[in-house]
Amino acid sequence: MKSDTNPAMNSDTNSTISPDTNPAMNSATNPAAASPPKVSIAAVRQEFDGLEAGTETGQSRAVAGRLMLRRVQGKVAFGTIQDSTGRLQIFAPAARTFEFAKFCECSIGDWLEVSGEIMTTRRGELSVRADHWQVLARTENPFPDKWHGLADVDTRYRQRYLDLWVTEQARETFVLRSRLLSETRSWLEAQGYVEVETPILHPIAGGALAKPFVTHHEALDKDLYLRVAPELYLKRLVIGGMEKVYEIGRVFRNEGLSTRHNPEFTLLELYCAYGNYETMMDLTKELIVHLAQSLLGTLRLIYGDRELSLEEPSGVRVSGDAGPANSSASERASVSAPTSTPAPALASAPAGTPWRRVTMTQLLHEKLGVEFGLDTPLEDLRSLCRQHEVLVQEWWGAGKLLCELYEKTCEPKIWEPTFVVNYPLEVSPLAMECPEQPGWTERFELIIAGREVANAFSELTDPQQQRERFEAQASYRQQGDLEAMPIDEDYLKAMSYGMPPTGGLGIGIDRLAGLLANQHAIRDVLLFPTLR
RNA sequence: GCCCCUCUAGCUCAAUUGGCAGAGCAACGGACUCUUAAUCCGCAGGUUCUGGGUUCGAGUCCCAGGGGGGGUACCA
Repeated sequence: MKSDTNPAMNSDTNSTISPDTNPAMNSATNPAAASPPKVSIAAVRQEFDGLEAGTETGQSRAVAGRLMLRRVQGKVAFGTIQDSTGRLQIFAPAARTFEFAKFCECSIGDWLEVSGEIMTTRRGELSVRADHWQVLARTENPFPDKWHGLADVDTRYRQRYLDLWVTEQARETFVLRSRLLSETRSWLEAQGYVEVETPILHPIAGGALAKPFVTHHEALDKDLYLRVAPELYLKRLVIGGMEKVYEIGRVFRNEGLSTRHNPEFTLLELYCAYGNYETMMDLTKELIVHLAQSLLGTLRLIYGDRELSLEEPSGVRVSGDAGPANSSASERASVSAPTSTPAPALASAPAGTPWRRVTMTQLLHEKLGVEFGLDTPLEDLRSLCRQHEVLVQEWWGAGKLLCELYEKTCEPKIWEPTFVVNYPLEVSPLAMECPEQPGWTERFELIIAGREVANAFSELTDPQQQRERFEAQASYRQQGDLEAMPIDEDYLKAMSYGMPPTGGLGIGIDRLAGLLANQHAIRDVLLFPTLR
């Protein structure tokens, strides 16, 4: 299904192969070459679409790519040449083909340039007649089995350059990923967001609860950490007056590998001054809807063997065309006044944000049938955690226990897009506390198909409160929590110059790409995943 | 980290209860002027992941190690 909706393989109809960049093509091995136009295979298919069997067009073209199949049959040979835009048959009759015997000796996997008349065979297959041809590069190793392809998944990842030729799904996925990044950037920039690059080497690994990689700078004789999140630098930029700022970049977390985790992965983080977690919910939904529409042309996805609708459950239609879907979002995102009266979290969703919103405690109540709060006795929470196979640490408070319980029992069961709102302050050291609910924060995670796709909050802007949060983290750290955040004095100093109300958002690009490309394993959306 | 599965020709896979190591594709030689994974004939291809053990005899059973996969824990 995805191959029908993914235009990636047909999009490059105009590209040409520049003779200037391929001097080998003009070598003396092909003296009679009349230099027909060099075009992509998709361009040939488009220009000569619908010819009847046995047609000779009188038009010559040159194509280049790898030889993927070969059928030699006495005085005539057939081949299949593939470039990044598709496949085309090569028709090579001995009487017309330059050095016919040598052509027949080409190996599957050799890079060829073939030029000649575009025609159809008696069976009607569109072909380029190999009047002239030359080898651009030979393969010394046999190419993967033409029928089975690469069955060994390890080889697919270790030799991705083969996988890309042989596994069509892989090519489509990575083109989709590229377009996802490009669409995300243009959509954000249309709304006034500025892309920046912040340091990857951090003196302090902050901005997320995660174990960092450590490295060492020789000249400074100082340990540095690969960033676990760009958050604290981006917020420094908000303090610096970059009101709408974002970064798409690699972050690094020194944790286990799994189908959902790679030690390095791509995170989109954005910050919007004068915004809050409500505006981030709107923006998140608008962005994801726009990406699905523009990349797939639909909001009804297939994920695994299940349907996954990004449409609002009430049946209210979102504009079905793939045109700019950002007009309402840009209005909302350009809030110019501080949001003095944020709506209560569970008020009926404003128009345009129909995805379900539900608090973490409400989900826990639905799932376990018990009312929970931060005043629930710790022993009760601990025993519930143990019942659900959560490994409890002694320093965990009620907030952490509730969050763990939610992640274990509720999160994997959520299928339709759902904003889970109001996270415990204990696990949200950078988020603003709910004004009327002490111990809870204005934070949400967007869950789709049981996976966390986005995480966002109204940023904590008060430097004194931030210091207290850091100190609490430091105490967890002393008790053995390696993921707790260290105190970042430099960030506190920046905050002390005044930080405006700010909404912040993080989106896991790999997971989003997997969602749209119907790929469950993170290594299938990473060109070169970390392997053992 | 823990649990389970897997490893045989370049590739994809067979091999009955422990009894001569096999096929297709690729390669190589040959036939063939319209094929679509072309077809046909021929030829060649092996430290059965490694090291021990049981046995008259081990690809097969046992032990240890290694590569890979899946699940699980931390985590996004």
